[in-house]
Amino acid sequence: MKMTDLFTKTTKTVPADEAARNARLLIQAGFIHKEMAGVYAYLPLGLRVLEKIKQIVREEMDSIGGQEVMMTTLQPRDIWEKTNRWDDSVVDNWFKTALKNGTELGVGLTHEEPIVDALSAYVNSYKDLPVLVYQIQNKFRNELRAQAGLLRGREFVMKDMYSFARTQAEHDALYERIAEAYGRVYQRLGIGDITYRTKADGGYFTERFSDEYQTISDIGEDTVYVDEAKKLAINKEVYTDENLAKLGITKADLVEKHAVEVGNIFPLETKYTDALSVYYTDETGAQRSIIMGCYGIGISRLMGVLAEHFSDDKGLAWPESVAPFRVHLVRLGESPEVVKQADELYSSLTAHGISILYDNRNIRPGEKFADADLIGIPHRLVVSDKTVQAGSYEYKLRTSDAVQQLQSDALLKLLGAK
RNA sequence: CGGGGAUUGGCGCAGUUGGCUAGCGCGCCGCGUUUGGGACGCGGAGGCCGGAGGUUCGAGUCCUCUAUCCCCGACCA
Repeated sequence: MKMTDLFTKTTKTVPADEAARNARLLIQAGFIHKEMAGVYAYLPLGLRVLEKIKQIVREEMDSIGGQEVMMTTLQPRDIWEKTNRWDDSVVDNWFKTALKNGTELGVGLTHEEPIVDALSAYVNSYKDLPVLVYQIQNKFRNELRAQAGLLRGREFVMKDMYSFARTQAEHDALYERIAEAYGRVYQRLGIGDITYRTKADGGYFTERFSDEYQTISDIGEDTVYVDEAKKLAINKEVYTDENLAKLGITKADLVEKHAVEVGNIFPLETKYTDALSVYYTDETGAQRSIIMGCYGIGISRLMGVLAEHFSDDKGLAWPESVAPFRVHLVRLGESPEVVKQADELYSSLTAHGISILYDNRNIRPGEKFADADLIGIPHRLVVSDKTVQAGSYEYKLRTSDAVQQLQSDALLKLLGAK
């Protein structure tokens, strides 16, 4: 992508009404556009990051047998009444709307009810289970207060997965497999070291804990107690002597931290399947309840968390796995030789399957370097009169000050070109 | 929803006790000089001051209502 063609621009000043670091940086660098409080549009650079995150999640969910679907945003009232979640006094952050004829509709905030409702059409026998389905979709929640940029919005992107099992043992095995997949997702996103599986409240209908994935960050709304050696944490909401004993955690090993909930996995037992009368018939012909679990990952929230974490005083600094482009090519000067060499490098790397943001603008070097630092693409290349004379390219990592001169073949090798 | 702060060209801001054609910086357009860490000169374009109503000879400045945004809190199956 040539920067002269890019839809967005960077700005030196950021909107005064954004306080959260993630929103300030992402807006300044042209990744997102604020539509209203808690509602952000994704611009070309931001969308690339969002899609990279989605793809990692997708690959990990697929690897454990998840099947991707896409449920609807518009929701019928009746299935939510069956589980007693339609009433605003029960779930107060619904967005609701209506058909012209007055029929009330909900705007999807989660999808337990519709997925179970759909399941009833396809699952009758023990032979049809277990099932693992997921979707990546916009969710709408009428939060009283949106805050912290992408971390708490009213419209946001979420991956939600649902498991359906025949027995508790089968459910537990699935649950652990999914937990492992979650661990791999955070690892690949580069926040594995600061993201803890955290024991939290399982909800009023179960004695079990749920598991949250909490990324340590000062901006986090949650307070967790971390056992760094065991790589485990416990949410403040269930931080009691009784629970610590149950979990085999010693108070002395725990450190209090602020964290952002970047995922959660929940045992739902048979609450929703029973409420919607979806059962299966076992080998003996008996009707049995289906054990359900749900598993969320906040995709857009993760983008905010990554922006918070992978940034410095100059701007963003994306990890390779989610960077909008791999290489930021900076061309200094307009001389025919420089233009020729930069254009050729752009074509050559593109032909090798390496994604590049090419700064071909006719502006001063300082602005180009500042923009490169702000946008935060991992690898930076410079083509200038100097490099033309030297017959090499200048290479630098966003996260390092070391500058190297590289020949074309060494460069291709470094970038892992085929 | 309670408390606090805010709303003036695309962005960041200033506008004295109400007073003439609403300013500044950045950005934008044109010309020229520049070109390895956000250059400079000259010349331009762009706002009726969130919205509605009111007070007044006169309102960006005062009053009422209202919308929106930010922060703290409450809330967040």
